[in-house]
Amino acid sequence: MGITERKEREKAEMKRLIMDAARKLFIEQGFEKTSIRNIADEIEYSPGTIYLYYKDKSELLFDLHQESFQKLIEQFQRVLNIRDPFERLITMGRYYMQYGFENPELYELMFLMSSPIETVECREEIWEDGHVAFDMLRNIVRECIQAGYFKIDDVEGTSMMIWAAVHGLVTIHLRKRTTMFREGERIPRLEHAYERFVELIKGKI
Amino acid sequence: MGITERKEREKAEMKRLIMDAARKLFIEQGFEKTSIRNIADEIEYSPGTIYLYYKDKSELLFDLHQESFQKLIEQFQRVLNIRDPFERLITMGRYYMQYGFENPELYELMFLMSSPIETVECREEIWEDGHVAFDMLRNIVRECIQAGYFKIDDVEGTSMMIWAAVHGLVTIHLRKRTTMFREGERIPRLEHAYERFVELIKGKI
DNA sequence: CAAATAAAATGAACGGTGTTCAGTAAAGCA
DNA sequence: TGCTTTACTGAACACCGTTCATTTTATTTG
Repeated sequence: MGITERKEREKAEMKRLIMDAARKLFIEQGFEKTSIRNIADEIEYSPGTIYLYYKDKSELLFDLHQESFQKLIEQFQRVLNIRDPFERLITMGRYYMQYGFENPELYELMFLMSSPIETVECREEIWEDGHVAFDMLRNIVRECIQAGYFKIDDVEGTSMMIWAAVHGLVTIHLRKRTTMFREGERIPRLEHAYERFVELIKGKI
Repeated sequence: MGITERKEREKAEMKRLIMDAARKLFIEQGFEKTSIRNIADEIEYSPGTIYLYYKDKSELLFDLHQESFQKLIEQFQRVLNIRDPFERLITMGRYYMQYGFENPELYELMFLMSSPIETVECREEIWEDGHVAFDMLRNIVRECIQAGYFKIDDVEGTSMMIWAAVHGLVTIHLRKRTTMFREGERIPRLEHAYERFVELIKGKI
């Protein structure tokens, strides 16, 4: 009965075809501005066909959401070979910001979009990879505390605070709230602010 | 010729009537979910009428945007009587977060929404009040440096970094990325993270 | 192989959106 | 009173996400 297997394979291929087109358009012109009809045009199928493979538009987002967190986790793994936990922490922060600046539309739906959660909040799996990523931060902070880099033993609060700082910097850029800086100087300014933050947690400020 | 004056007054009153309805609905159900027809229903006029007073939907946002920054600046002014610049700074941060938590929809359009800027980016006035608010932060940071609270003389970078930290905390909450915490514990956790940040810039971490 | 069945794809239709504009009603003026 | 200006209306346009009766294509059965 190789036929049902082929069917399944074809179904998966079709989903991937749709997903690839959707990702391309979402990244190009954003989620809101991408219509089901656009995606249908891109793959040269009718709009109705997409609904045979994805429940609705938010399920497309859900899948891309998962994929994007996997990609961030991959970035974080590049850091694991760094011995010194503090060095590892600040490099992780740099990679986080880099990810946000280089993949604005993915960052958007991971951390900035309100719709995906509200529409598919019943699906708890949506945050599984998010928790994996945050756990990586927590573990490094814990190591930093154990190694004596932070005097206060508060993994949770410190992790949160560090995340908020880099997330804030990325968000300010992605939402274009940097009108006080000249164009082209904006990302450097934010990276400079991150350096200030690093100095801060080094205790040098 | 009191008649033209009355006309102008009536025009202003009508704009306020529309704005009041729009603000109410935006706060209640968000900008995206509020339609021009909703606003028209609320004030018992036809949809077309609204376009006689506001160019388009984004201009409604523009006006509310201005109003919201005024409100934030008012909050910041409550802080000016605090003598110690460092105490003033951390209280300002607390007021900022409080504003975000208490006025999620206003914060949304001030700092999180991408549409208002893209649609009316030609209007430079849109950030005037934003710059006033940021200048207030800059000035306090400058005072903190002068008073010896910060060793590094970098008003711009330090201000940016501090804004990013509190903005990050507010944004994490508003976009509901706090699934790692139990409901009802979320804001306290973020406030706790802010306290960690305060300890940090006090040099105690 | 042909007919019957099952699966896949279609595209018109529904109710929604922001926005425009010809037409109507009211107000101001001579 | 008649004329002009202003205010307002609501139908119409082009889009949106989504559904579903219908048609096309593929597979199974006789």
